[in-house]
Amino acid sequence: MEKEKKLKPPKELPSGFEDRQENELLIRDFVISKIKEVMIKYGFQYLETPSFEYTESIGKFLPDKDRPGEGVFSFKDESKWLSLRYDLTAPLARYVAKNFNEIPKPFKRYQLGTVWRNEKPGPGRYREFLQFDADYVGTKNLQADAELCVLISEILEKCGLDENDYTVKISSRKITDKLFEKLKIKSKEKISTTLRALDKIERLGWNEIKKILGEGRKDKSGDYTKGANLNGDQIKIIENTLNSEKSDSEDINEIVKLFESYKFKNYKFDPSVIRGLEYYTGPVFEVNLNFDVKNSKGQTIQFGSIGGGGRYDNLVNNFGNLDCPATGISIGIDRLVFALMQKKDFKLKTVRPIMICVFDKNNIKKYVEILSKLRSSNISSEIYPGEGKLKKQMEYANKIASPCVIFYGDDEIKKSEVKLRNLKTGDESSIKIENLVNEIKKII
RNA sequence: GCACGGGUAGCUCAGUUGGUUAGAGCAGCGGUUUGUGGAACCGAAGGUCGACAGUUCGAAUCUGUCCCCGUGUACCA
Repeated sequence: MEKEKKLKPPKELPSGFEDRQENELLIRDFVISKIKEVMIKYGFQYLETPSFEYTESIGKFLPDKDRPGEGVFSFKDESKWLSLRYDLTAPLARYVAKNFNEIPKPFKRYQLGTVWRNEKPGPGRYREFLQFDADYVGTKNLQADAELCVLISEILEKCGLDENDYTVKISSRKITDKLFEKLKIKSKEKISTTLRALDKIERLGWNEIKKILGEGRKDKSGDYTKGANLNGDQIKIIENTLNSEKSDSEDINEIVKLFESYKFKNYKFDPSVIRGLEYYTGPVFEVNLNFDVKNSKGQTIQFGSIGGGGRYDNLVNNFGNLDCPATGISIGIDRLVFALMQKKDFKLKTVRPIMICVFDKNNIKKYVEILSKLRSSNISSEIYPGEGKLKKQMEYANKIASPCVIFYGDDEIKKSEVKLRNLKTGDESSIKIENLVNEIKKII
């Protein structure tokens, strides 16, 4: 007996993977429907690419080239390595390269798809999650970049966020490029460490960042981060750059002008926005929420951004000699849903079935008559699907949050009426069968 | 990866300086005379106390190793 128990498969899930229940899925569906609405309005094409790609097709262009392949779920098929995609941008670049002659240029596409990352999960971070991507491929026009920010903002507001709930932050890789020129820093290592430090400024504050730019920093959990070893003058220059309210970068200035044309205001220039290290070539964007997000224990957690993107003019070129500038933005749908669930005023109406009680199995024919009436009026309904006494049936109805139950026993059948019990109020009334649909519509 | 905190019933947790048969609440199941849920009462059931090894007459409790979860940190396409 005990040995048998050990043989049972685990009911736990692999780390970083989650079951998702109706409540969350309905909000997700809602979000997706809003995304599609907006994307159609902005004239984007819908695309789907497979979950798996050849590892080289994504791995070769991993931004962190020190650790190729790490962070990706892979397996060997025959002689080739396959990997689950870790984002939707690399597959897009591959798609564009593959279909370069057929697709219009510029090419505007959006995609919704699950992506997988083989890394340590954290609060609001899973190893499998749904991502939304919108990209402009084949244009250097910064109107594309501007429109991406406008569009993401429209999506968020359609999903129920207001302008105080989020901010679109923009910067440009050109700003940091110029900064390193000024600082006379050429070492790749120093550049990465510095960029990573800047990326953390909002979370840790300038005082902590200074330590990382210098020798290093020990955080409160006792972990030590090695610093970039910059000198005081260099740090001072960085501080000045970060404190500049206005950008001296042409691309940002142009985007800001475009924002004015679009009457888009909910953005902020923030030179500490970094995003990926080796991937972006121009403007970068990041969308942050301005309200606290809590975990299941009620603790406020470091939630991070719910979306971001930027210009990546060299990515498609990696697949061949294709001069193909591009820019894109993405939203982590599940994180957005997670955040929406915590907004008090956010409620989605859910539909639960009306239940017809079973008094006598021999009367099923009668029950189905009622059921068909309801279903043909598009009313969610069911005959009690289990077995057992009325009490048990009522408990079930209560548990599934059925709005009301129908009693159609011998007494009612004789009088050709039904008894309707409203489960929220407990009210009970007898009504003629021909009035049933109308009465029910009043309740639901 | 690193640091800290945790792993006891399906869930949330209690378990005193090591001591006999490991507890509670909630959920689940059965019942309170069978055509009425969300309230109440009664009853039974449910655990290799994360795993392995060690110390001990005796370990949920102490020690070591490992696994898993949480939070922070690092990395983040």
